[in-house]
Amino acid sequence: MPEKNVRAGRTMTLKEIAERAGVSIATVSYVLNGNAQISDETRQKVEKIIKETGYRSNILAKSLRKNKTSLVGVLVEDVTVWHTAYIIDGINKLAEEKGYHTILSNLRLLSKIESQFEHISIFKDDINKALDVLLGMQVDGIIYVGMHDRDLGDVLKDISKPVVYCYCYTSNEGSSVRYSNKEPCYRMTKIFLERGHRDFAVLKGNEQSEPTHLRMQGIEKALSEVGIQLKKENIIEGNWDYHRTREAVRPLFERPHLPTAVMAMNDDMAIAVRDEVFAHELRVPEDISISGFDNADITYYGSPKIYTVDRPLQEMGYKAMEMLLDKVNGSKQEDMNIVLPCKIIEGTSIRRVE
Amino acid sequence: MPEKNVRAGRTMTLKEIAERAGVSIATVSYVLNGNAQISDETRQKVEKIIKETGYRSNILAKSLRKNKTSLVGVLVEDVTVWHTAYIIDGINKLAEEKGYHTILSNLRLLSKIESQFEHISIFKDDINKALDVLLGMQVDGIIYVGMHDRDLGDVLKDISKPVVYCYCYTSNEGSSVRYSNKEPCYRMTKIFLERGHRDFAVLKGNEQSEPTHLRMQGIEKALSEVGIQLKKENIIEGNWDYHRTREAVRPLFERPHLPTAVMAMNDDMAIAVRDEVFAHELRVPEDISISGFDNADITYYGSPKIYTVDRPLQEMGYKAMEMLLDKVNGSKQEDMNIVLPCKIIEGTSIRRVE
DNA sequence: CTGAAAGCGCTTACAG
DNA sequence: CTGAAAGCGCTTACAG
Repeated sequence: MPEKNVRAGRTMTLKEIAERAGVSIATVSYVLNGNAQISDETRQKVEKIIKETGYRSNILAKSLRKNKTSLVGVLVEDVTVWHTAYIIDGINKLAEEKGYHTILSNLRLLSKIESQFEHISIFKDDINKALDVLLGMQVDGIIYVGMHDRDLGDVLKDISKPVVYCYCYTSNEGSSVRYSNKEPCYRMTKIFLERGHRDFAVLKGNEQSEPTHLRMQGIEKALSEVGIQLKKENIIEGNWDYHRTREAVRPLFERPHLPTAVMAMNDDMAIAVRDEVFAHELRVPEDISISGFDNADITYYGSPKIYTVDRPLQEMGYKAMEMLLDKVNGSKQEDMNIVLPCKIIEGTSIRRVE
Repeated sequence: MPEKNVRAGRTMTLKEIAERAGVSIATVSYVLNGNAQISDETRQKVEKIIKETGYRSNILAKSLRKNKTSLVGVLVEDVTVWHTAYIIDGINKLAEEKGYHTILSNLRLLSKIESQFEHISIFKDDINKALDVLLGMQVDGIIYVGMHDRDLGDVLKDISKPVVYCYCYTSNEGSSVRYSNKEPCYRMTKIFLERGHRDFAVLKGNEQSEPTHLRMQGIEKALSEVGIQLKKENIIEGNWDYHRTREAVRPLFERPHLPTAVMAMNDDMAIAVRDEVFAHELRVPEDISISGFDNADITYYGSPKIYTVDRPLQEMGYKAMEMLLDKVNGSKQEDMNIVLPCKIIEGTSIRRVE
């Protein structure tokens, strides 16, 4: 049982253990770390005291002395953005395997942008404050987790520790881990093509988003291979949003000819199309076939199950941590920009066309 | 511009700043902390060097010396469980206001339980490892974030630092912050009653879950006030799950009489009921009125919009941090068990019955 | 096998 | 106004 003074909030030190055991602090340290020959008798005496007192060594002091913290800074733009938690989980997974720990710095960008601040300057200030803490805590390296996949430029420049960007990247120096946008869209389009679809509409994310363009490239590549060119009026801006998309696709149903295939660049928009099809008393996939992107929970509800794309979020965090530790431990110093593949999740929302 | 040696990975120390400025390290420390009278000339000389070198003070050394870290340990059972990120965000919000920082320890319980380990022992081991790190890092206190709302017993006993439980609690010593289950269900039931509903069915979560029982109490309280008793066959186990619920409610539609009100204890089950109603070519709310719980994203899609209950997740984190800091700073030492109120989110899924 | 001592990078009385 | 020195809790050559 831990003793009274421990429970009361006092913290044991090596010195006190040494006194109680009647040995030097060096000896206690050796017992604790097992890096010296210690007689069984002494060891047991010390171990007994350690157990009795519930002693835990002061990592601050240890790290200061050893000049090594086994601490990684995780700087996230917003922890509430859904993918962030999974990336953190991947980071933690490898951290646990390797005996590292994470200090989390949450920029809380989402709510700050909403609060109408001039977010550019706030952003830089916040990042610098976060870096002061992370680097001041002597982290061995930093993983930066973006809320959108985009080029961050030089926000983290002049840092003397290794940095890996995750769910974003930089055109300056720094490694990154992202997922593939173009390739799964190419494959998804091929699925439609193989099932005989020739008349496509696409629901785009917003214009400034890089994934919007990458996903479009994948779709267009597959289509151009069979000589199809998307019609202008079949490229519809849905802004990633359910309600916006329902309105945006409504005019489709006034047309004499409906496209047979609607590819939405995320699941919210895919579900919106499905609901709008239902609202017009048509069926999915019989009248219109649909695909999404993100493998969001909503695709598991309702019917038909929407074809979608699963992003390797946890793996991205794991890989980012792996790359960071490679840099920390000096084995690989060059920057790498990794793009992990996505997985197509099958559904029942794409029919075969005669 | 930071100099070459800084960018190369070397870390500046007070001593080096002092040498470059031709003053003592004490003086540099005073300039940095602004806690002594320093001549303008000296101050400017030192500040110039600090800026030039991009010096950041070593928080490890500082904390060790001052015996104060301004660091809070956040021990979460699983960061990927949806509410966790919002609670962390609330913690970070107050941390930012008060100049505290968080070290995140993620037990990753979800995936470990799935891997079929004997999770009781693993769990205790993992918690102890996490505590070694958190307490070893000399955190000022710990916030424990549960993945389910339940009694944790003595998992964190014999800790010499303040602890606040969030989204869970303990029957032993320790403060907690939770949300109200019973009260919003009571109010939701009243909404049905005020609109003339008298024939209720309830979709329950699983039997071992405390919120299941608390939510049921709220419903039954409101019903009993008007002399209604739920029929056994109208209490349906949906296990919190969409697909399970669709199957579980199917027999309802064979009955001569459908209940007019179906209260689901979460949104997944509410949506499942809605979809099953549609599958039977009936309408919501005309044929059946529905309510959910959780204010999940899915309730914003499709139609009608489901009445639901919003839990104060971010506020819970904020409040937990507030209570922890009160303990840390010695103002309030007694344990408190706080239950924050929920908000009813109106929808269009409850009709008025004649 | 064990201990005295230096030192990690800071802060803070204290002296001048 | 400024500096020399002690000390926070550890680790690690080094000596014996």
